[in-house]
Amino acid sequence: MKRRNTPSKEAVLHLLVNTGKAMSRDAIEQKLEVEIDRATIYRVLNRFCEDGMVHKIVAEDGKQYFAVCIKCDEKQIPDNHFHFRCKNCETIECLPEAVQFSAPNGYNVESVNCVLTGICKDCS
Amino acid sequence: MKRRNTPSKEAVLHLLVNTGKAMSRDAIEQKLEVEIDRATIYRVLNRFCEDGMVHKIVAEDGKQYFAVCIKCDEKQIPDNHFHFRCKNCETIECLPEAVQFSAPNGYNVESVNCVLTGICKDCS
DNA sequence: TACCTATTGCGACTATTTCGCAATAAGTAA
DNA sequence: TTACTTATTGCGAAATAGTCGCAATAGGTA
Ligand SMILES: [Mn+2]
Ligand SMILES: [Mn+2]
Ligand SMILES: [Zn+2]
Ligand SMILES: [Zn+2]
Repeated sequence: MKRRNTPSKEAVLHLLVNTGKAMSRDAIEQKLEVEIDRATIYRVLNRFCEDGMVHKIVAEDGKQYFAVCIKCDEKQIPDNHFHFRCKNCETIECLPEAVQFSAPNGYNVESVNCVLTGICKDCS
Repeated sequence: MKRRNTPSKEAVLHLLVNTGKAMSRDAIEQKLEVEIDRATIYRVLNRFCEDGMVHKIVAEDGKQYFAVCIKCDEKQIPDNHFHFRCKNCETIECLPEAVQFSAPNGYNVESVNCVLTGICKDCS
């Protein structure tokens, strides 16, 4: 399955990069200037996740949020990092803090989903 | 709002205590011997949460799971603990490990939702 | 330019959770 | 026991999120 470049992909990726936060499909659809179908947005996002460009977080509201993976120099966000969800401004951001844990013997951890909820810096 | 004792409450609570794991509404409904309406189960569970007897976890599958709060002697489970979700047996259990984090300045954390996903001891 | 197939839009569909409302029943006091 | 208040329940509808099948479209390549 070779990936193709499409306006939809570009628009969604640019939006995620510009915003810098984790966004839900709903928020993405609202912020997009072009109109893209709901199912297409999900497919684009899931393909980004498969390709390792984006990661998915499930918050306490049960919704999926998507954020670009930043492994670059400036903001060094570790692989398994905490996320913060502000109840006021409804945004989710990646925190530059790694999740520390040691699963009990025999438990094989494949993925981590950690979300802290509260009021963010801007809203307090 | 004074709480009343009902067979539904008792059945759900006993099931959660006996199982010892975090259960979804679906799993609860299946394991229950008596038949209780879907909406009622949710209402019972949410009331338990309000009263601090049960805590709610949202897993990567976007579903809500409920587990009794064990602050007792034998298994000392800390307040903000990790949870482990087994992809194989579809169960979620509370891990006896506290979530360690330090939110950035200005961020006020009100609740924590941390789930590790993988294969549990019994399934590996 | 022609072809292959990845991608899209649309509608239908599933799943989870909540809500309104009337009926029921737990607790309390007479 | 009986009467009364209202917390709780069952039922159906509704809201929300995400997925899927299918035909149409369009990106990449030769
Ligand atoms: Mn992140
Ligand atoms: Mn727990
Ligand atoms: Zn905020
Ligand atoms: Zn297991």
